Amino acid sequence: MKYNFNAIEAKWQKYWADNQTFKAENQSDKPKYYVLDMFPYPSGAGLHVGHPLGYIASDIYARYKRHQGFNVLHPMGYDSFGLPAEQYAILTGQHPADTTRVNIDGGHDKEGNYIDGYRRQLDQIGFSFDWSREVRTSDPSYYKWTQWIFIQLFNSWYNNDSDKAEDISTLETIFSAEGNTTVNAVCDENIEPFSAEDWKSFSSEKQQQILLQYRLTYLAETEVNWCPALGTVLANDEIVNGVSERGGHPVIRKKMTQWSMRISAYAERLLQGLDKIDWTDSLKESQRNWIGKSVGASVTFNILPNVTLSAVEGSHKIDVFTTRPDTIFGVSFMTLAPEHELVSQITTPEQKDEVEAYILATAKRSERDRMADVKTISGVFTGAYAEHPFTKEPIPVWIGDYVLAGYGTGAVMSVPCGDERDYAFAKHFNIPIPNIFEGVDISEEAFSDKAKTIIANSDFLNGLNYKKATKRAIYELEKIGQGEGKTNYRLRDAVFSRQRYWGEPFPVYYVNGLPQMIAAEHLPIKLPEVEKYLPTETGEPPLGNATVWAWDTEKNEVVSNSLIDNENVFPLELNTMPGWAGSSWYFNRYMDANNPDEFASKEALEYWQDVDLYIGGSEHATGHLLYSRFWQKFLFDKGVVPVDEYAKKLINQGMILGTSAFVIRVVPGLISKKGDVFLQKADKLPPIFISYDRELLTQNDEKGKLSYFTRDSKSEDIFELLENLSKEYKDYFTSEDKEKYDISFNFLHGIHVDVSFANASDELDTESFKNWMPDYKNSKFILNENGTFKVGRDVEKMSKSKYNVVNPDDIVADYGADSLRLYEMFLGPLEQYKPWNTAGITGVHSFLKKLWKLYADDNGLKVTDATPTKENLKTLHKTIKKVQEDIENFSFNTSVSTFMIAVNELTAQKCTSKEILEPLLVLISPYAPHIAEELWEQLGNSGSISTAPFPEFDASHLVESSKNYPISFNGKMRFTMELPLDMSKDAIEEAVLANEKTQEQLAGRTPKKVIVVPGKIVNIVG
RNA sequence: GCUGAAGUGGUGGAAUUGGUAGACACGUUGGACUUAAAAUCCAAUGGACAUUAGUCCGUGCGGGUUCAAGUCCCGCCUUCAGUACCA
Repeated sequence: MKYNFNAIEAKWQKYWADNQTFKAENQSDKPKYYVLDMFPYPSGAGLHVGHPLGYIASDIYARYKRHQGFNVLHPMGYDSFGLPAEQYAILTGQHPADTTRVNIDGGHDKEGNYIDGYRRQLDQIGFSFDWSREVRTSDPSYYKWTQWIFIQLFNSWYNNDSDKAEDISTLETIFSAEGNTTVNAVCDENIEPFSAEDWKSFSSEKQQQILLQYRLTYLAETEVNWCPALGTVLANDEIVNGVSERGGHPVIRKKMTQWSMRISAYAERLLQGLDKIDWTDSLKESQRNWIGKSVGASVTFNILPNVTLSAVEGSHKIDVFTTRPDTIFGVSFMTLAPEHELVSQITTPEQKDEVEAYILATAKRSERDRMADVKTISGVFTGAYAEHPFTKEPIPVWIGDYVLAGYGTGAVMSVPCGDERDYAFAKHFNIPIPNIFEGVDISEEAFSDKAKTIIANSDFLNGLNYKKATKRAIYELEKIGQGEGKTNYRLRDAVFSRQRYWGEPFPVYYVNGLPQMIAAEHLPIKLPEVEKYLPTETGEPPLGNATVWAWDTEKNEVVSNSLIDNENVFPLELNTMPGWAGSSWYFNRYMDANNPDEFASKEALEYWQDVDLYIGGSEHATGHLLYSRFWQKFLFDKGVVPVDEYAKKLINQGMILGTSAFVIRVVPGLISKKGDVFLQKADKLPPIFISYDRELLTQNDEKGKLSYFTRDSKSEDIFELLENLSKEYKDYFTSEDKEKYDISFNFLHGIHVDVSFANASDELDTESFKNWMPDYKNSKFILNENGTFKVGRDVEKMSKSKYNVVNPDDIVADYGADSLRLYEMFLGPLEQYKPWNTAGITGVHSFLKKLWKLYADDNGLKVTDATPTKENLKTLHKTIKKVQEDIENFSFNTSVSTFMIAVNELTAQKCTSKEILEPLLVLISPYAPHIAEELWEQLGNSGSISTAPFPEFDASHLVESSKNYPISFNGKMRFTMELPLDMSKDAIEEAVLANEKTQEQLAGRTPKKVIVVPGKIVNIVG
């Protein structure tokens, strides 16, 4: 009986599918456990070996929990809306729904290429997913509920008093009873106050407009990140370094009417919630920074009337936010962002030219320039003065681009003695720097240490520390009506509209420009067919191309645009939802994925509650993982879901990097004596490559870019070879060339080659390489001293252009899924970034072969009913203990080595005992399920191993009677000594000192001290 | 700059509360088997010195605490990730 992994794996994958082994039930006497992976976007490129890493880890955990008697929910699905399918559609005209389906289910694309499909790729790795619960975000039966949630958000407002979302009808009730002055809501700024009578007298349209300012999703003209190349709006987290994350296109600011999500309403709860979930510290920290809470005060400064101003109203005020109200007496100037709306109103005629020039200059600088250039201090005096709220002294008002329009109020009170930036600004423009700190020297730099602050020269704040002074300052500000305590958040509301085709359509139509929700019973509103997936010629989103995209309010269905009469038939929304809409609630849908009537049934939600373990990449820290927490909290407020944090524990798996291989190409050339002029004629010769380990004295050109070598003893043979070659290729270098240039040299150039051409010893398969591309057909190779040709190695992200992508299909075909699973875990800690190197897989593969041999040889099964020996039991129980601890600590790499040790030991012990070998299979089955199932069956068990109970650890088998003590001298281990464990400290000391090796080490000296730690170590000092 | 993580053989990585550094693999070298290769098996493998016994040095760098430090403390350096003129 041989270990025929291909047959075994196919057999058991079929068994699991046929028997629905991993189907989870929504009712069970067992305790529940929910293991979730971040669902993938099904791209046309398919999976590479880096993708399944997290899935393997979660699968091991899910299988382990099944062995422990849990009812495990372990689902999988696809985040199948997205930009790549749309861009592919624009390029090829294929419907994104079709290409997406092929990418998942496999099949032929329009060009006739066969695409394997995600599903088959996942299946062959042997995951224990419950496929009956699969979701696809682009499926109407799924996005029906995404649209439903959107309607719920539209019909809700956030009540700060109850600190939760409430139905919009409660707000309308308040409005008609008391007006809006008593309402404590999260809403747009600058809403006009009105009374109950006012409300009742407003037209329906006016009422709708007002309500829109309170709804949790609302339509507003916002400044958005517009990407002209993609023809769409991007969220902040879709922009990296000022360019679009996808494609790297430039992004500009533009005003547009867009749907927004009032996530800012949940800022505090999103922050507080982090304390009760077990996510990694770095991820929580990212979210905290993103939310950006700062506690302080808002302070109002009045602008002093200036007789030279044309509009002398004297009513101009500057609102600022500060975290240091305690330093208010240190204010010596104020700074506004150049974009601040007050700038034009308060600037004096004398300063006008200068200010306008500065604003123009700032506007020209891109956001990027402004960010990159932190050192340069610039600003202009507006000529205006504000009045200090307490001292009534005039304070000059400046503008400066270090103040950002987008944060706080876009204006700051500048306290140069307490803030580095204010300090630098004051120094640069010779503004006074009053010192308001007791016993602190501020002649060189600002003092910003809150903890050591004692306020001075500050009237009623004198002698107070930071905490007390802050409290007092706020109290005094409130007393005079010029400020109050305030908490500021960096978190902005999220733009929710995208000008794309391949996303969820909004369930929204427009009456007189006002958005109306389509009633939930008419959902889903399906994506219309369009001729082209590009924006329309008039600049409307792709849905503007649809001809059947209007809502008939009588028939309650989507009808032809030609029927729009704005009485019964109205235009539908042309934007679609962003990528994060569908992924913000999918974990709830898995609980009851096929429910046509509800988002998920109450019973299912009550039973499964939340995700116990969530595994995915850390790149979603401030995107998906924040938005989904927001939606969950909202759904919790609405009573739809039973918990307000959906994932108890979250682990980020690290990325698997590719180990690229490259060859060094030698390009012969000529060089002038000064080394500044080169002549190369690479195309005249066949390509020449040199083994990577060939020792050469290389030099760099002036810029340090080109690496080359000239003739010396080490490169003599290379030059000879090239000269011989050049005889064959006559027009290599002409005699004229040789006159012009002085030195002949060889230029070295690294070229990535397909990783499959290089073996574990870094040797290149030169024949495969030659056949790889026509250009390399006649390649010549310069070998090393051992007569082999070696490639260089580099660790970098897997990408097609580096030819370092490894397809799991190939690994599964060559070594089997169990080997792939074990090897991915064996590579290193789950959360770490680590390089993939296919060569190393032979280690785990031969481990599986050894495991197999423990159970069966050429004559068949060799497991017996023999009574296990003490050693056998010790090995087994040691393994149970370690593996259990490892799984619970997500230290999967170390359990793989534990298995190797166990199998090595049992092989050495010639163990054939079923009592040992049967439980060993259960231990291994989460990691290598196929081989475990097969041997489990061979041992005479019927049914799947997947629900066999996890072996019980029995400590009694590990009890030792003696210990091999390390005996060290001054901390250095010299030899070991076997001593009974029940020996007393004194007896150990005596025995060790009596040992002749001890005397040898001491060489006559008397030990000063002997440290004996029973069961651990003996250390002799002296 | 700030926040978080990490620096251990030729490589991936072990080392649970301070207690035998380098487990387990890969690679390398030598050997067995084979006509040969692959596969498999055996042995060696941190570095230096030493015929052996053994000695010295070794966990990014410099200090410190301790009988004992990869692990704890202080001060640096480097790499990766996130974030940034956040008032």
